[in-house]
Amino acid sequence: MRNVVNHQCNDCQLKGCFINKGCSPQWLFKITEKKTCIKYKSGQQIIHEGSPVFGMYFIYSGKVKVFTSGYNGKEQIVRLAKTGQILGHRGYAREKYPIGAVALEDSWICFVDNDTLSAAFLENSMFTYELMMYYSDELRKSEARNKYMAQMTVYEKIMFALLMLYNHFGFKENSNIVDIPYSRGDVASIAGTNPDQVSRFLAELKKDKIIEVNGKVLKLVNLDKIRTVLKSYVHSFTNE
Amino acid sequence: MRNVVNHQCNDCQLKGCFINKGCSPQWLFKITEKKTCIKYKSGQQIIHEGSPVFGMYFIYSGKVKVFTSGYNGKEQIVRLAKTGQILGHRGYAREKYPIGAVALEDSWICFVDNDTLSAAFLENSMFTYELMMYYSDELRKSEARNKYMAQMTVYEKIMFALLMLYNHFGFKENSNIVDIPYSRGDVASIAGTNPDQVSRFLAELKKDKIIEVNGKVLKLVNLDKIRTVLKSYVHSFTNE
DNA sequence: CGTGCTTTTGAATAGTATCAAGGCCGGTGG
DNA sequence: CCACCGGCCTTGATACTATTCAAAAGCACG
Repeated sequence: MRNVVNHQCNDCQLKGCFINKGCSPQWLFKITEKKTCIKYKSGQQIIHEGSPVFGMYFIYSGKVKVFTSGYNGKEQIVRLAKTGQILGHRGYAREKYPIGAVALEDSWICFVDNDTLSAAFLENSMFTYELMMYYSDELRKSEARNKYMAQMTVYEKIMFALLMLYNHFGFKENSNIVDIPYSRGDVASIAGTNPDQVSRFLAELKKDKIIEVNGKVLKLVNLDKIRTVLKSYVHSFTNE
Repeated sequence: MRNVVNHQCNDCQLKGCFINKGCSPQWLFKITEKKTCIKYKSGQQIIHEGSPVFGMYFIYSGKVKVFTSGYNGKEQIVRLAKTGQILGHRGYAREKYPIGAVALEDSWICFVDNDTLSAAFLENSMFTYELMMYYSDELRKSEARNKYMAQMTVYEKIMFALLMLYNHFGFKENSNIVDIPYSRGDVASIAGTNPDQVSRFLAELKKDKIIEVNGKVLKLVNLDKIRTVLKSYVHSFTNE
């Protein structure tokens, strides 16, 4: 079957994967045995918000958006993830997933169940450690974003959303081009506003020579300007 | 010296402390040897934003606010912490602390240095695991708060800030009274607005019979109403 | 009993969301 | 091939919400 193939963790090429980085050879073998790898088509739902937690997902290849729904079901994008990163880690050892996840392009996802995970955690301290450090970093970023949401203007929040798209996906070799099919609505649910406003401020950003928009192609021509604005929100260091 | 006393981790009464929960007896002994416990007076700075990271802090007793400074140094409260919780964990294995921390009342804080910590992580998998789960939970809360910041009105954000004060500190046995010296400015830097607005909306919340304010005493009389509003922002479960 | 701080409140202003109309574009079916 | 449909995008007008500024009142503390 083409859509379900178990990639061997033992000779996995992904350098970023936490399984690979933290587990002993015999555990790589065990996990390979236990896990399932599934191909999701672009637009397909990987995790359903509120569904029971069975385990954790590791992105073997592809791009994914992670979101929660808020007031009146309004979508808020929590995070963008790609090859080598993980999904559903907020749910581990809890009842239900607090987030939903959708593939943004055709993606291969490896799934490992709860029991296998908790056994792996106890016997591979580096695995747990690596994951702990990942959480720590995500927490720092999330809290920084919190501050942005609280203090930035919409114009700035949209700058930030574009940078987030650019950092997580995008950029065809030094071209500053965001290489992902995005919509005004997607940008809006990162920035915490609505598509109308995004459209308005994209026009303004264009006028201010910070971005270029040619049809579907978005190019961040003045990345420095964007980063300078963001820096004015942090004390003495850069993040995100 | 009265302000520096090493509490023995081996017979520590705190049930919430991660050291206690996750470390072996001999490691409890080692950590007791290595750590320093310092008494901070109310208002005293425990961690300076942007200063180099030397280790992690464990709150033996007391209440602490954790914040970052944003645009024009505007303070944003990231988190409130109390007895049994930790500080400076966002900085571990990084260059500089992304946050500052100030004691809100007289507090005893245990400090453990980086080297001791990383050795403890490798040899006490439960310690690492417990801490990982803590990060995971903090991450989930932070991301939920992110959504609140993006979608709530100021009136609602202030409700949320009051609930946060109430949950983390406060409440004299079922009285619904927030038991912490807070200022309009503190509430503002949780909610992401300014003291003026807080004052305005506190008056409104009072008019709407949701809170009572008698001098310095704040009482949340209609806690259900507050929780109902918050619930309309989450999909299928409650958090925070 | 000042002095300096926080709090309250009003008025002006700025910023944002909402609504509605029209344009653009790609896909579908005649 | 062309007409039509439905989606997303753009843009203006309007209403609403939030911030800022300023002035005055309250309060804590020496």
